[in-house]
Amino acid sequence: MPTNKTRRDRAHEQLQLTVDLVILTVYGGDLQVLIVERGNEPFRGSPALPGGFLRSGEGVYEAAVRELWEETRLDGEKLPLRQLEVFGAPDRDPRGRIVTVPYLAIAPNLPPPEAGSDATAAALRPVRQLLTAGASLAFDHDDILRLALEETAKELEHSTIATEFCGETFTIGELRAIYEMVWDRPLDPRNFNRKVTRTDGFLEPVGTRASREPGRPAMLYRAGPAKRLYPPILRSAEGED
Amino acid sequence: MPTNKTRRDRAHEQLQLTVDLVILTVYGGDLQVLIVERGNEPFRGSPALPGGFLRSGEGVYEAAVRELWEETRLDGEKLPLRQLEVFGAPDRDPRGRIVTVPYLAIAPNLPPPEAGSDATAAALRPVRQLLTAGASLAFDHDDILRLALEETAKELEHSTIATEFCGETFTIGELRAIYEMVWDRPLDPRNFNRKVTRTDGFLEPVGTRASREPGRPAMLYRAGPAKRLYPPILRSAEGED
DNA sequence: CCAAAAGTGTTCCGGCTACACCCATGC
DNA sequence: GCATGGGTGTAGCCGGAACACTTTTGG
Repeated sequence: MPTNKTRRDRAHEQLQLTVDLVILTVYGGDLQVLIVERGNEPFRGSPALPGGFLRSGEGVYEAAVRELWEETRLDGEKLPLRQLEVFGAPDRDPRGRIVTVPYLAIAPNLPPPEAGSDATAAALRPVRQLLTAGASLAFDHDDILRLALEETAKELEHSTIATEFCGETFTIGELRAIYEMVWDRPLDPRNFNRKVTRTDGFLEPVGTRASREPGRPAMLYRAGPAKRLYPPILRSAEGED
Repeated sequence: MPTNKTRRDRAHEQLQLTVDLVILTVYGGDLQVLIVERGNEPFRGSPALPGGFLRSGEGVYEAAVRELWEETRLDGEKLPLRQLEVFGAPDRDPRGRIVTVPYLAIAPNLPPPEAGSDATAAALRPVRQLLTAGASLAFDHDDILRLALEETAKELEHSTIATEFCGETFTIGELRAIYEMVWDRPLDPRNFNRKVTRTDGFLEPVGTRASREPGRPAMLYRAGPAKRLYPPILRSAEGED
């Protein structure tokens, strides 16, 4: 670029940065995402991802942690809060030049928020239904949600984030349900069982057993120390790439 | 935190956005990255990644394309220009609040730039050497470079970007050299050969043969239509994760 | 002829798939 | 007993690792 200025006499328009959060959880046997109703223009009244502007002196990551805390009272430092691709098309926000940094958060057993707690009403919405029902969220939040879901699906193959959907302890059946929901395909329970138990550091047996419905009670596990899965657990072919 | 405002009466400091480019290429049998010498404070005279501020009304991606063009005369629309994680720590730039969006570009046979073309001197520098020689680049560009390299290594497993390092046609040996440089480990030529030729859409034979050094001349290939590799070509275990 | 790189064949092994089969519970 | 989910065993297939071996060039 021009050599002499690099300074700011070139019009650097007033630009603002937001973070948006895709908070995924499992509730009622469905994969859900936290959606708020916008209280202000633009898109007032439309559903949208929770998020907000960066504050003065605040890091991007810190802003995401703060927003997560405000929305869910969850501590972002302890969750896998993963940054996604920035969305920065010049016309994505009618208010002006606003670039957003989306973050993906995975919450174990997030309780559905009480309505009216904030100026904006928050609720859990089933992800699949939201995405198949055509465009529905404000701004480019549909794209962000789609990206987040694909990112989650990829992560399930190589990392242990699936356990973050679960509580302190869980059964392999519950873990498998996570995979099936995110990948949107059924898995063989027998093979899945061996796959996850054979992977070192993925699961630690707790010994206890859970008895609920009919059927043999399952063994309980806790998340192990491993963060990466080797070998990976791959979705076989047929890409929703 | 406070519930009621969400408006902008809260101080949204003047914030600026830059894009930085990690332009990788192979030259002289080494993996190289394009490095410029900073012409202005801060870090005047230090090596850094090329990059610059967003212009008015310019999308983030468009800014990356523009910077790539300015630095290399390469058309970013035709290269895999991949966005990396945003770096937005509040103190990363002494000039003020500047958040950067790094992009990864892969260039085939990029010629080393002539010195003094711009106010900033640009040159190719060997990546490995740069990274092992401790911190060396301005700002947090060391971290960005490291991230870009790991991203490239991951991409080699699942996508066909390796062919972007090569010219129009290339031999399997040349392609293997790319993998070996980025993964920093030797591969078995025989197995590699079969792996890449068995993957549909990865390579298209050109029929011609290249004769150079001693040894049987290799067949020439062109990049095929496939963008994703299935099955993937995995680095076996031992992570530089 | 020799060195060197390209490419093929073959063997071994481990993971994935599919499915038969047994286990323990609620009803 | 029967339905239901949990868990083990096993056979076949396929891909990767390792390596013997042939091919085709430059010297």
